[in-house]
Amino acid sequence: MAGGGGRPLRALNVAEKPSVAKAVSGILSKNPSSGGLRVREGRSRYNKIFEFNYAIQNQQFQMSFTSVTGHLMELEFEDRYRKWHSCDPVDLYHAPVRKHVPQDKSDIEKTLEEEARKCQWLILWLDCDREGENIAFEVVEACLRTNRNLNIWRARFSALIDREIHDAVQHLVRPNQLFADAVDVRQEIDLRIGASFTRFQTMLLKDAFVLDFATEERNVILSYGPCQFPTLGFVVERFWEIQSHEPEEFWTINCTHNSEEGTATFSWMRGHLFDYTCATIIYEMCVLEPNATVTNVRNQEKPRYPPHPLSTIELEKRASRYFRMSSEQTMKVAEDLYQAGFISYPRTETDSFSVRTDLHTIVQEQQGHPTWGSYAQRLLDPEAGLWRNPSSGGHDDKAHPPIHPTKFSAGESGWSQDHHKVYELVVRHFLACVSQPAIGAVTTVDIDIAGEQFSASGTVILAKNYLDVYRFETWGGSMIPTYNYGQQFTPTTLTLDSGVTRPPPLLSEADLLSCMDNAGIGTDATMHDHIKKLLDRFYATKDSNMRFSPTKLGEALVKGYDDMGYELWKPNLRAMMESDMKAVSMGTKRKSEVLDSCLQQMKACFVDARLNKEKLFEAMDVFFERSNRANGNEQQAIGEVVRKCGLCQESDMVLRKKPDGNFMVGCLGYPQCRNVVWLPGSVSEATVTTTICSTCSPGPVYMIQFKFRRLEIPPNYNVDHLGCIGGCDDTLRQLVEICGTGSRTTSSVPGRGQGHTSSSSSAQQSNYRDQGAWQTASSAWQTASGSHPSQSSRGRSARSQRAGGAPDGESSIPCTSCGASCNLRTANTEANKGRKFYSCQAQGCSFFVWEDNINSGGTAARGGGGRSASTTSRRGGRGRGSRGGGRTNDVAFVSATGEPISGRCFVCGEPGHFSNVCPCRGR
DNA sequence: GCAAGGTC
Repeated sequence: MAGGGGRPLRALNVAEKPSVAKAVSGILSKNPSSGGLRVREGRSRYNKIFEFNYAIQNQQFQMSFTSVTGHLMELEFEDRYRKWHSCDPVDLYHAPVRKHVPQDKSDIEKTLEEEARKCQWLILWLDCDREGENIAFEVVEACLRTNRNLNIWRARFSALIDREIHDAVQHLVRPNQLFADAVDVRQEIDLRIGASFTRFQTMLLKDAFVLDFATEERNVILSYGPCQFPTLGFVVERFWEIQSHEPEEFWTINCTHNSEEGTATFSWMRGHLFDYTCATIIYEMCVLEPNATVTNVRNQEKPRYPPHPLSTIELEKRASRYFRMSSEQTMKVAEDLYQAGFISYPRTETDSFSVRTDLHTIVQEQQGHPTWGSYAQRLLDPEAGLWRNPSSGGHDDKAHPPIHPTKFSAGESGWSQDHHKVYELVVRHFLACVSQPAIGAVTTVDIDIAGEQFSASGTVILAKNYLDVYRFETWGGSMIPTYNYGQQFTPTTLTLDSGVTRPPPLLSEADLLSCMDNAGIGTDATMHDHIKKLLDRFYATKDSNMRFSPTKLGEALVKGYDDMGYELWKPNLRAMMESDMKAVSMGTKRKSEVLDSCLQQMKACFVDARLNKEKLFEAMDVFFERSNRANGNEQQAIGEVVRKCGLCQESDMVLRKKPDGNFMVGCLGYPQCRNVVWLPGSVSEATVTTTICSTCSPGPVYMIQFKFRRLEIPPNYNVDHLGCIGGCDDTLRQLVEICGTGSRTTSSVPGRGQGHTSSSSSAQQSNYRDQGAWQTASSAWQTASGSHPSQSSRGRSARSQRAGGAPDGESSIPCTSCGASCNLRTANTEANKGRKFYSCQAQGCSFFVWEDNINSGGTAARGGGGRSASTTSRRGGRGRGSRGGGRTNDVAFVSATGEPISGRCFVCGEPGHFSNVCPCRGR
């Protein structure tokens, strides 16, 4: 490589950051022949220059080792295009761009120019990833300016350990232009898309609406970026999911048994059923034959493994979960600890340790800690048997090891609480990684009551092992009494309990990081920045539980683009760019080819978005008042008061006409209160009258004079109608069922409107409690329009099976819902005594059908097909009392055994002893 | 005044 001995050459070495320059210099200068490590100032106070002698392939070198701080250069538009009003934003798709060194990096650039002039070789020690390769070429450009004859080399290393570093410098390679090209592509696309959309939507919307969050001091920017927008998309999408959730009632049977040893709680193996009739039939059978028989007792040892070594994202997620610390704060603190030498480099994707890492030494350093020192000692004691080589999480960025402690500390005087917490997490996580898994004894007891299976389990920890040091995790601790196979007992309680399906929770910071990680949004070093940007831009807020909700602004922007049919707020665009970048770095696609095609597509998208800017206006109209500064004449009326809001009980509900012509009655307390009643889509005019509804309470509820579009309502309805939104108005309810509402229904992703239509969030549930009629109306409409595919297909399959004629007299038939087997059983209830029915044996399947309905082909077999029966019964008043086949609504049941069994009456829901008829008599 | 990516 070099030309043998002789006069020493001079080599300029450049690392990505000062700490690496120092660390590598330290390693390479350990040999006495280095002449020792000298350090001198460069022009930048942060980037020192280290000097020592070193031999590469037997050629002597005088080494100068300095650093940059990340990218030396930035991409920007040429001056003519820099000012926001200097050009049409669409011009930014082909405006000339240039790379330049920003002011705060010019001293580093000068150092490089000066040092390069004195050297023959340039050795690049940038991080071994695509960004590092790009920075390498930025360094090369600066150095070549003063020395065209430099011999340019790249050192490839993945960890700051002696062997690796010596190996890298002895086997230098050339820098990889393709890797750098991929980053150039990303930079240019990000800049052009980001700048064009940001300028466009900021200038379009900022002054057109009254943005109540805006303050004088702060210039409002409605930014768009290929990472920040998909991040916002995750937040909005979950929010919409919650809004559109339709609570569905389900039923489950629970059994408990008290013995001298304690209480066992058995859960039903079927889980829960949505079919009320089916659940009550089975429940009745259990109550009438309540003897439980133990059918299986299993004792198993189960390990619980410690976590993988710690990557950046895991550190952020766990700090958020354990300490409620934001990812941004976590990274700030971790950076401090890294700078002070207490932990390793905190930006790493790697979650497995190299075999060369000296794990024992790291543990040894922690032996003196007052809290976890004794655990570290046990780990090192071979007789304790606690040590276990860490697992591999399967990720390796080839640049940095997993985050681990690098220096012992029992706490420094300058540390904040957060410093203590993050250091403790890093240390405990590391100690946990090199520990044996916890071992638990899991006991599972299965019982049979009247042919139904129930199961209870308990876990006792046999050996805590890593859990001793990893105080953030807990496990087990539930005991159950001893049971033997074949043992029989009478349950202490046997209850039929109802529940309601819940919407998913808002996204936590850990959830959001996972979404971004899975979709490839951002890098481990930037994810927390994108999250923070959402907060800075007023696109999202974080509540006291560290969960994210979109703001009106965030939701409006996403809704606007969604209404245009663009998925700009979804991660697909970034994923596409990422795969193109990969192709460029592999050499399978040319840089110019990817740039041209991507920018062409994005430009077309931009032009189209601008043509459809009305969609953005409409979306903003839902949430904001128009400003007088622009389009003042389009400002909407506040609306007339219809009634006091029954949900927040503070603000008024007012009638409003949306820009798309549809009507709604919404709470003025929005966004704190999101109560809204959507009116039929066929309304052409609506005016609040002074007439007060005589039936709805709490009043006054002012009636509304409606005019409907003739062609959009059935012939037997009048176009003029004096209606009430309080819940008493059947005509209005029927028209909602028939015509739908003015809320969004076409998109696959439910928007704010649809969420309200389908009565979802907990807030709306309480709303509908005093507007019961609306709940019935909207759920019926949802069902009629087939919003539950599983439901309608189940119904269809059940009917077709019956039409084909099930064989008569057999004791089992195939389940038309899930395909498993349905056994013939006999009802024991007073009302249906002796009547036979088939019920599916599969766990979780609620299919059930009366035998006589199969034989007759009668329509009453709607009880089969699961959910449709429960939907029907709910319409008839919360399902209670309208039982199988519609035959009975007159009596409850009587226990045939005479045993005093506790439970809840399946008709009225009251607890009681069912040796007697329930006092409600089934009504 | 705009992006995302480095890092101080």
